[in-house]
Amino acid sequence: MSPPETEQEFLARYDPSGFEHPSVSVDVALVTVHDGALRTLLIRRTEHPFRHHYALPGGFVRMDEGLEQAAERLLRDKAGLHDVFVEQLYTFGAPNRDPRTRVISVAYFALTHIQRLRAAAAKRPDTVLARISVPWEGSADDPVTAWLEDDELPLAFDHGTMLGTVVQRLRGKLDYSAVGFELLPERFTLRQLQQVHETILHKPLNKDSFRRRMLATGQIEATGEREQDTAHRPAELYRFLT
Amino acid sequence: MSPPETEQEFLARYDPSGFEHPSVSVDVALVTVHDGALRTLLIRRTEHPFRHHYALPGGFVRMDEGLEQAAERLLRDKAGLHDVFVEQLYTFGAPNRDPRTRVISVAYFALTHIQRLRAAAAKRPDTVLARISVPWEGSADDPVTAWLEDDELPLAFDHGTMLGTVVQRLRGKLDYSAVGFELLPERFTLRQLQQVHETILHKPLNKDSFRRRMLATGQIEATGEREQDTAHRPAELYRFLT
DNA sequence: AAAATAGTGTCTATGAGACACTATAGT
DNA sequence: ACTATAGTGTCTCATAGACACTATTTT
Repeated sequence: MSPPETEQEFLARYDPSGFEHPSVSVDVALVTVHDGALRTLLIRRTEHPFRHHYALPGGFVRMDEGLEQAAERLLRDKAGLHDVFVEQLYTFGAPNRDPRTRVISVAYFALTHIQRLRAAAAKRPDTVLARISVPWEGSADDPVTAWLEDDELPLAFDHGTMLGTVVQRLRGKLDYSAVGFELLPERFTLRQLQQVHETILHKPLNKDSFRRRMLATGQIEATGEREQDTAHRPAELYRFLT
Repeated sequence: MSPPETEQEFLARYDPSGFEHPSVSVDVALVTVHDGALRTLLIRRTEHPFRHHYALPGGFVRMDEGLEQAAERLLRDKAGLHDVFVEQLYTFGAPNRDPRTRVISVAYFALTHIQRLRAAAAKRPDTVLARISVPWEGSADDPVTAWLEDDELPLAFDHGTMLGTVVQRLRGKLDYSAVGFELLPERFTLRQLQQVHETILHKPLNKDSFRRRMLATGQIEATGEREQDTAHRPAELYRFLT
């Protein structure tokens, strides 16, 4: 009987091509809140499949990069953005979700404020900043729809479902995490923060207790500065800590 | 200039082997709570890599099955269990997490009660039912350790991190979801349910308000039956609704 | 002055924790 | 009778909502 194989010997002998592999992609839902609606950056596809449909920025994972790293690369290459909040969302792997071949997609979501997202979308002619419409109440797992003014944009692949999952995740994390602050510029008023929360949760919130709750978290700090050019009393600007 | 290609023509021409693909596996953390500790089913590896280490039940995703479907197949084949609660956990894709080749693992977690898990482990000589020890407080993203009596079991790959992520997920979902009930048999006492919660959260809970809170959810129903063979007043047995 | 929103103080309703008490099984 | 845990009633405290009121800006 031959001596037992060492791990080095085993690895040298290992051949990963023995069976068929799926493709793995990363798609990034780049989302913000503005003017009472969730908005996301979509790319108009010029190639099959789903030609002339709209897709999240995405691409295949390279063999030598991590998943979050791939998400950040795609944000840079396809949306021209860096240093934004990124978090893994869910992995979508239905066998027929891509008509080309088996593609498993690890979806991420990224958050910024409207100014950065608008600037990013304006630089690329093939991108649009679409409004997300949420056609369900509660916590269904159904897809959302994307709109540009009054036109519905057809979404490629299962990207409507991915965006629906983002909405659910944002609603779930709003209370106990800092996602609300990621959707606003560095300095913001409490009213702006409340509008972000109200838009995500899709319900009005009590002004007084919202204010109390936010200040009680210790996560924000008054800057002493005030809003400019308001048609009424200017609110104090706050800053998110850490 | 040639006429534009149709989607059918494009798909017929599409060749997925144009670039290197990673492998995709599914690993399932099969977890229960018993006797004041989280427990999980681990498989002792007899092959490289990580020979003689302990691993979650796992395997490669087949080209024609969905991800959750793969998780259920692995639970059946490697643990002999079917019809258990299964939910996607997180996707782990560090380029070097598997020494053989690039393997992206979609991790799931599954929940049952101790009796089913003990029976499943007893049937397979290569499995153990390990106790999980959580060496951090709060919500760190660090790995946990696995123990059999007083012996620490070395964990394969990043499976200690996966189990740590399960602990965090359970802690997060306990309050607003039904995961607590999935860890108990069909009929259970409120004391048992409280012990499950206390074990997951790793802190004592107030008996009175726990009882009130659970009954107020409307998710459980008194059966009229009572515990048997107790050395004290027997508690009423409750049942989880839907 | 009028309009509009910012920001504060106080009352009330609700839910959790604390605690005392009663109930019911085995030994 | 004793012990141990089940289960109930009540008080208190913390927090959210409701509401009234004052403050500060532009027009």
